[in-house]
Amino acid sequence: MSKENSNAAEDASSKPVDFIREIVARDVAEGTHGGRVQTRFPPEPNGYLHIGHAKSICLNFGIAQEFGGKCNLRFDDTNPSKEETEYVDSIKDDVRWLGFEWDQECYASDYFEQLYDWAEELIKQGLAYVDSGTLEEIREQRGTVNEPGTPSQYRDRSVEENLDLFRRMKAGEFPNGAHVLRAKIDMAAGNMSLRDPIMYRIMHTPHHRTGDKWCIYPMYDWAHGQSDSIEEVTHSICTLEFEIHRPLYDWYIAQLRIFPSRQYEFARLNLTYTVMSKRRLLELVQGKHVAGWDDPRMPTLAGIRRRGYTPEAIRNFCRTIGVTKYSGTTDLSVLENALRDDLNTRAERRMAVLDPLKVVITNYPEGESEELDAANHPADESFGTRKVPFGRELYIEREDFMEDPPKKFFRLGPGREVRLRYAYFVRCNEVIKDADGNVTELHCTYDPETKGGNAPDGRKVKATLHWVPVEQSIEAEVRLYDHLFRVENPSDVPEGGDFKDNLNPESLQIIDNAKLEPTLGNVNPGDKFQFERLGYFCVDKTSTAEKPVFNRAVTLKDTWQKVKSKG
RNA sequence: AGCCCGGUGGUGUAAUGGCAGCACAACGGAUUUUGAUUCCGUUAGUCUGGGUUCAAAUCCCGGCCGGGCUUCCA
Repeated sequence: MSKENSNAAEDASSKPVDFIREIVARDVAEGTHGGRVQTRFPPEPNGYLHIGHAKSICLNFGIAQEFGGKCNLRFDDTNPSKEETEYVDSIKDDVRWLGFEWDQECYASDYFEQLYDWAEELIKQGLAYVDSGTLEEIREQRGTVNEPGTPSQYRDRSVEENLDLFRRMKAGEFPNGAHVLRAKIDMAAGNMSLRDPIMYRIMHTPHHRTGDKWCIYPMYDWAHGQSDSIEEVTHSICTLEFEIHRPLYDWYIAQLRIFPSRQYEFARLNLTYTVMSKRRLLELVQGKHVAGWDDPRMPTLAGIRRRGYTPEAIRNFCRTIGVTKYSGTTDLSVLENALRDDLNTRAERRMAVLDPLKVVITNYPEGESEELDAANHPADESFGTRKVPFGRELYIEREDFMEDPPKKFFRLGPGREVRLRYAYFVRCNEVIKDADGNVTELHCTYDPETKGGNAPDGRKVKATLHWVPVEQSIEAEVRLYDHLFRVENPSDVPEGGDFKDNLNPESLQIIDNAKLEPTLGNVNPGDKFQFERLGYFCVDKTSTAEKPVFNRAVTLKDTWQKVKSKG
């Protein structure tokens, strides 16, 4: 259960500017396109959206919102061999979940007819030709980054022949690979994308939206800019790797004399301990290294959502990282911190014991119990309180007891007194062990005077422990997640290595018998709580009333872990 | 190597010719019925060499380093 409220950090008053927003602001001020702002988010439906896309979504939709413009959702579906409807559905879900609504839902495939007509126009202008060379020939003739390419032998075909061939390509008269349509630009250009780029290839593959109407499909460069232009996109925002394509983007628009969309590029998001490429994410899914696209360890929006991340946290994260042209790598802790920040103010507190150690309160009357008041949020009374049953037998976290505690350990030990959260002070009198010497049970006494957690005589304790009653607690499965990769840069592998070699074998730890306070018995998938002293947890989609399942979204900051590891 | 783009504390960013600021991380302290939160403080930066200027992170030139491009992918 988390409280709905608007996050102050999202107020426009703290609106940061980046170089793209500066450009947009300037264009609006100068009245370019009548001050109209039109952006678009253009995913290819061949995979799930990830946190990197969130950066682009926040930028494109955010700019439209801030400048009174519109943002389209456009599927760049020009390669039917890799694209599926499953992906368009998940993409729409993810964009909406992030909190954005598009103006128009567009598909590059809706423009195939227009694109085809424009291609004929270019042919008629002598600016495009059909190349009948093989894939290998074309590749060889392209040259390298050092050497200019050489013109294809088909480069000077007549307009009539080109038109005839192109029409027959469209009509399905040729097999895959027999011909391509190329723009006639400059085979010696320093910019490789200008060396007579391919506009169409023959692909006898049904398309998820156009069926088998087409057997020629446009390439990215030919489809993308023209789609922008058709939608009268004013600011076409994409990532840095397309920067070198910009001259081609401009060239097509200039030759066609169509709406002059402009392209701007920013650095894509890189996160430590994370891989972001769709190819690699697909590999993780298909290789069953994770349980699917929405595995909570995945950086996909679906995974992150299932993990327990909120749209607000992700939007705040995107605001924090900014937008630049520098390709850096953001610490994963920045993302995690954004979640803590958000959930700290909104998540109700509960108690759960993950690794139970039984405690018997020897001076508490047998067979009795009572209900104690616990605050749902320590800093916000409006969250109210709940009752937590207390009795003679309890569970505490095994980690909260040490038989021979070091000086910096504040928690329970033989002869020590600590507070049980919202309950009483208890003192440990006896440590029960099994034959192997493992601690199986603690015998403690409680001080009835300290009910609620304060001592009338003013004495202090150094620690407050969370706990649950043995009798009334419920059992649950709790999944603890750690980084999917054990190194900051998973792609950094030695010669012959694979990024999967860097997978963290301990990225998922399943606890199937965690003990939860009884109020946690009635929850719904997606509900989020802070388990006090442990972290933020989210009810998984597989959770049932009989067997609740919680995912740990993120731990709390843990100073003790730091102290402990430093020795 | 050729072309394009970048380089500000450990990391991500702000300063757009005029006091180098913010966030995360780290470290120290205060408060605390979560070793959480909150609050205060500390450490730490303009890649490098030259030039222009009263004044350069910012403008110019060279170097160094990093990213991208050499798919009938997007």
